[in-house]
Amino acid sequence: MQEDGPTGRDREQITIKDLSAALGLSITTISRALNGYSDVSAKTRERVQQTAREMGYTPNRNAQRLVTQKSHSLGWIKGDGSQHFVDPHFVEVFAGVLREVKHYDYDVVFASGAEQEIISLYQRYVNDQSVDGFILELPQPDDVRIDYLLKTDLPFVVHGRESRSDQYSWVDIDNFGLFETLTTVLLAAGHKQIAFINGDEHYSFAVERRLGVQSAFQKAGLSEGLSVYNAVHPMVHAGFQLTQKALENPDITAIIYSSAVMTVEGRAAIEASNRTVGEDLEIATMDDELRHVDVRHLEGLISFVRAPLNDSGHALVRQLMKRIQNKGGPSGELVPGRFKLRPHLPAHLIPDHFVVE
Amino acid sequence: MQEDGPTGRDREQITIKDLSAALGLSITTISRALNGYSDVSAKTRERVQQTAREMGYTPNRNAQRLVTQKSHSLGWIKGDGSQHFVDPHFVEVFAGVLREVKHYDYDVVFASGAEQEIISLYQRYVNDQSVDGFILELPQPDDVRIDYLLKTDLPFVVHGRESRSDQYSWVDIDNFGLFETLTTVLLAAGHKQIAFINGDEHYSFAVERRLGVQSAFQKAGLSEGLSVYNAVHPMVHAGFQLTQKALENPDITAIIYSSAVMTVEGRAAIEASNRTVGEDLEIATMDDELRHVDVRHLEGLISFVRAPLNDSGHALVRQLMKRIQNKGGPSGELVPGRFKLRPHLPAHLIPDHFVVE
DNA sequence: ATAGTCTACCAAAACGTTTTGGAAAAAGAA
DNA sequence: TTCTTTTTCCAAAACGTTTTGGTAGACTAT
Repeated sequence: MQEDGPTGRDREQITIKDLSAALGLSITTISRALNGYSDVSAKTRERVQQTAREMGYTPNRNAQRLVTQKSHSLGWIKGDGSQHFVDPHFVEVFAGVLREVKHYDYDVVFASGAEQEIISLYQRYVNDQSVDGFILELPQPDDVRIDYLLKTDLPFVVHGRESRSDQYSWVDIDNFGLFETLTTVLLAAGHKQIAFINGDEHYSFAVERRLGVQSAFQKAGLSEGLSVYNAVHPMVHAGFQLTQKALENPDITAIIYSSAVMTVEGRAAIEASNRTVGEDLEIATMDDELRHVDVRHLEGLISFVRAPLNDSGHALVRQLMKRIQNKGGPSGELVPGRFKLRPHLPAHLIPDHFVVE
Repeated sequence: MQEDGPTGRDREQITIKDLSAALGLSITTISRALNGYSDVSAKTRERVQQTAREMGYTPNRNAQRLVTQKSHSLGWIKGDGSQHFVDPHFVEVFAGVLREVKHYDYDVVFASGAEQEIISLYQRYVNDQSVDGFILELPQPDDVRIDYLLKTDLPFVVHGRESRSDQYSWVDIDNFGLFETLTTVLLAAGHKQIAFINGDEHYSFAVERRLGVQSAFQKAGLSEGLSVYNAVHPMVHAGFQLTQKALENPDITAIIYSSAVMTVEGRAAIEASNRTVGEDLEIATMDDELRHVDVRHLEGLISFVRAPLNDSGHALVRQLMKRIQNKGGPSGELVPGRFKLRPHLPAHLIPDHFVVE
């Protein structure tokens, strides 16, 4: 009993059987006591939990998984191409997911694979019973992963939306509405030449944002005055370079940034130019509240529309768990955005369904 | 058999039993055929593998895990405080780990927790049999996680080193040596006032680098001429601000950067000043070959010491798997660094054990 | 006292694999 | 032919849980 395995490194696991022996109770009773069933008396439940703690008992997850046919794990699969794993925003969502998942006593298993094999990875992880459902992000228009997952009816949740968003659960912000509103405000404040420094339009969120900005121009009856700059993919200092490019047009009086990272970078470019933020240049930015991007100190100097990506991570887990636990059909969740405009801007133009700080 | 479960969403799993029935072979034989044992004839092995493929059989991982007492998973646990999940370098190592792990048919389970509970998380994941070993990163001097893991003898590998690096497996680069060499080269080229823009010295790697730089000064018999700037923790645009600060000293003729991210940011600050990179300002940088930091185009203009973090990810998995599979005691692996100096610099001063491109 | 209801417990089956210890059949050696 | 060896297969046990379908005893109502 005491002797080690052949390698001398085997760890003895304390099983439910050990508890059963120690307490003189059946395995069934131990199990039911530990899981809070009502057909075990309060006294014995106490006793069981007590000695379980003392003996350092932890139920073997794999045995649980096998018998319950639930893995208690979420899967997150990414392509391993160079365009993945580069976005600083991913990490924030990731952190949010990890935090929320604990409330459900779930784990997160992460994997990556070549673009062509990704589809089969989804397959495997579910057949395996390694995973009960998936988190997807950065959907592209008519995303092939979603094609596939819809066919097999695996539970999944998407961070963002594409064409078939009524058929699956998603979490998103109102990219179109937020940027349309932001632009409307700036136009109303009298700006005629606006630069929009956007993300990679390879992804749906960036397309939505551009459409929102354009819609504001349209509603204002303007057919020109907008210049759009796209970061080809998240690259350090794209914000700096795109801002420099934008400033080549001396008529620009306002810049809208699609991310706070690019705003911080762009500010350096502005300071290096002959323009001054908040005086002859109006700045507004999306703020995902990334932990390593400090923009709070810019309040008053520039305007914000905020929606913490960390919250999106939480929402993703909640939505996915609803699917996994079979509580209702696919549903979407719009993470609310909050506006924090500079005082002189016409905040009354912001529709009621948005929060104004 | 055909009917769905109560929710109508249950997925039928194809088990080894189904194969057994379909082929008229015992479960044992199926298992052994699939796992390539020699006591099953080539012909039946073929037959089994064939129909396994046809029927879309995937072994149930949890059953395998239960019986083999191996989870086939690596654990990676991070604190969920704000200082975590902010470093763009993390993602690169992560990507490397995910890629390498597939060669071993292992998965990665990721978790985060509050600082005080992290220790107990390690405990749980192993007791659980959720995980066979751990990856740690960014060790702090006398790291408490390592304290703990050494006491219980769980297999783990550390990215980086601290005081007890002889007692555990680690993967690292020669932070001290690389930065000492880089500095020596610059000093030999005649630079008398050098700025070193370093990471957060909260972490061991940054301390090592600073010590390396200082050692070069000492060996050159210089007691002054070095100014060190630390990024308090990875913050967007720290490189810009620290460079501005460094340039306040007009005597500075060379800057060493601890990361390419800060170099790219810093370059903007330099361009906005009256100095010119490569002419009156010599730049050298660490390059971790992050996918989203494009510095290749700067070759010739600045000098590099390169060590891809992606490779470190691979090495981490290899080292950890050695421990898990009980192949020898703890061992360290130094990922080699490569120098790529500007042509006019004295490359002959680089010790032989470093690669010169 | 008797039947009925609760309370507190338990034996055994099941989840889907791997592994152990054979054993029958075929092949080779005498 | 008979004995031995090799090849090819298999039944049963095991991994550590949860769940099903009980049962024995205490209490309640009549």
